[in-house]
Amino acid sequence: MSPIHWEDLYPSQIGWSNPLDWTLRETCIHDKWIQSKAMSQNLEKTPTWDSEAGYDDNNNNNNNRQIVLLEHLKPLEIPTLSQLLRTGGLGFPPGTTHSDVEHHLHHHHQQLQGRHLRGGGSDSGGGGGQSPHSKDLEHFAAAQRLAALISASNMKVPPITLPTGQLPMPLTADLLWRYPNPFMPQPPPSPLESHLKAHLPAGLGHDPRHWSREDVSVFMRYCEGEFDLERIDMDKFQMNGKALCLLNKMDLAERCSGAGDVIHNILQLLIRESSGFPPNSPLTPRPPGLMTPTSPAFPASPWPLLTGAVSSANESAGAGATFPTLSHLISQTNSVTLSPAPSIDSQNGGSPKHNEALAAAAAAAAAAASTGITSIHQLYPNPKNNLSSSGSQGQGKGQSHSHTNGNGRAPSGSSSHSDSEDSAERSPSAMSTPRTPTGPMRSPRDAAPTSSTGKEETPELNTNGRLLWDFLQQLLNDSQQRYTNYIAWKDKETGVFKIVDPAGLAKLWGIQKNHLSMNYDKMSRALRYYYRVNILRKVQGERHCYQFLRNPSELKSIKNISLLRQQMEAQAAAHKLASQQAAQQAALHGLATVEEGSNGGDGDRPESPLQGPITSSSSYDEPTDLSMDTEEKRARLHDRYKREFMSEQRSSSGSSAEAAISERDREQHESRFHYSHLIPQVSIKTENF
DNA sequence: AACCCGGAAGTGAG
DNA sequence: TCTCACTTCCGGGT
Repeated sequence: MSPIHWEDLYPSQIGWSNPLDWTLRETCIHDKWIQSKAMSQNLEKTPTWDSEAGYDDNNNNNNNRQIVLLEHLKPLEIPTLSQLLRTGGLGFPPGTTHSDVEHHLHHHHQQLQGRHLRGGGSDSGGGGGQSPHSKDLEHFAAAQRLAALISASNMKVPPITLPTGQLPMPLTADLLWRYPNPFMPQPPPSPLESHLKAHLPAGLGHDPRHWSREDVSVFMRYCEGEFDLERIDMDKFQMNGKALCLLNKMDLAERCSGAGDVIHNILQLLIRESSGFPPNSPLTPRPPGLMTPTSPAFPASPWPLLTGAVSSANESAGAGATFPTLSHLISQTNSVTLSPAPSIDSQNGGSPKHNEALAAAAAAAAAAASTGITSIHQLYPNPKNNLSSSGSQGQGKGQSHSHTNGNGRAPSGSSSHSDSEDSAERSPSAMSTPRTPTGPMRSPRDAAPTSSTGKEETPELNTNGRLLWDFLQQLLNDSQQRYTNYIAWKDKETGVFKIVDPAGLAKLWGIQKNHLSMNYDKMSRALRYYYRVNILRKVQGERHCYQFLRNPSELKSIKNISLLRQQMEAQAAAHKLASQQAAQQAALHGLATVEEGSNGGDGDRPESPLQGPITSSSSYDEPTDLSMDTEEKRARLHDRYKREFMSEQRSSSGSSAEAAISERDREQHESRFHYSHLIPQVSIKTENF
């Protein structure tokens, strides 16, 4: 086989870094490259790459395989290896086969095994330093990316799961990962490492991730002197060691331009030394979007709910809580303190330096990945940060905010807030004690710290994007509106949204649920199941338009849809009863020609003249208030339906609906959407009760 | 043909 | 074993 031109594999600017560590610039470059190379949107089965074991033809069960669904890869645009080979998109000569690629990937991987990666294993700098093995490293990185590409392009990726039971992961929304598979081989300790270890200021632990804020200051001062660095502005390093360690090179360079590289490398060494695995190994993964939010160009981030969280959280803590991937981080035990403590102003989103905010958020979120954070406040050091929503609008193709720990429900623990309405309602105090422990949380105990919101009596479901309605909400409420190509509000006030790209959205949903054969037909079936529980209704006459009938926080307070369904059925039954009684009454008041009492007993007559207007406008399709117990609710509903029906009888057909509506309005639960007074045209079953 | 609907059975996680 | 929230398939309607 002809030699493979590895240097052609990838834009050289990207360097050899772990794809998960790409800077935004690198990500953008990658995007462009992918777009230029992608030839088809049709995916086909190709071998999948295991950096340890080589290709694994469509075997989905190899947990050791590295699977990285690169954030920036548009799911439908990932070329298969075959396509790339066929088109020369990878720089392979014609005739290159899968096994050739495998061979070379292996070859380079083997070559790199055991080599000391000088200059910092996670260095994401763009092609700067040329280590002796930089070419190999480039090749290796390219191979890794290719492998990721291959994996991402065709695998039925399992739901996102956490590698450990303890570490909250910041990237759950954005990437599909598998573990373990550190990208880089483990280098032996270098003399520099030993030196560092020996010469750190007294009192500084060897693991920088355990440093306190003061330790960080000490360390920075130490570095200033020891390495003759230019003056470091300590205000920019008001953080603890966890946060510090999770700043990447660019983050550091932004904070202390000249010294960033040095600090970064030192930290990498220290971390590696003390943890036994590279700090940026997938064991402490971070999504690309988070890695270097300081890049000039905000990336087109296709799976950016986490990055969305980062940015939106800057706008408001509530918005931050919008994203489970982030919000679940803030509920963990340990704290990362980035200071000065932010005063996140709600919903305004106005703060000037979004770079820093993002960096801090990234660091904090990443820190949370390894340790956990107690408050979202602590995530954002500087309230003056501004997030203009990046140029990634509409480009974002992605999804997946969450570990889809199966399709099940989290037993407890509140969920993230996927809704901006929710966010808007959220008080600052609520922000500081986010009731959104999610992610790896498994037990009620884990979900505990939600006290001061006063909502603990109705613990919210940890839906976290695993449920379809939540998934849709999260896409819809993405603060940067990166999913508007898929789904968009038509009228947010009324909850009406349009699925812009049914197939694409279905695909996203399929990825989220690990049903890659998902299509709009199937997804819409799932949506239709929401009709009967009044979560959704179809907007009549408009294609792909639906309306949410319940606000997300309400939904999350619902124990399960089944309960909802039961209550809906109770409502329907009550309604039916009311209808029947009203019909009887009408008959009595009327010409009294009807003698068919037998009919009243179980008359289910959809064709009844009374039935039509009622079904379309009466309140039995109103969202159920689940705070009441079923019996009470049934009784109430019964009464109400009677009242409504009577008012209907008294009024003309036009105003009767309004009367019913206003009646209903008065009883609307406060947490509902503003639009809940609208008349949902729910296709709920009224018969056969 | 694409969308929409809802029944029925199946699935996989909890 | 059961429930739940879908997923899958389908026939029928618009």
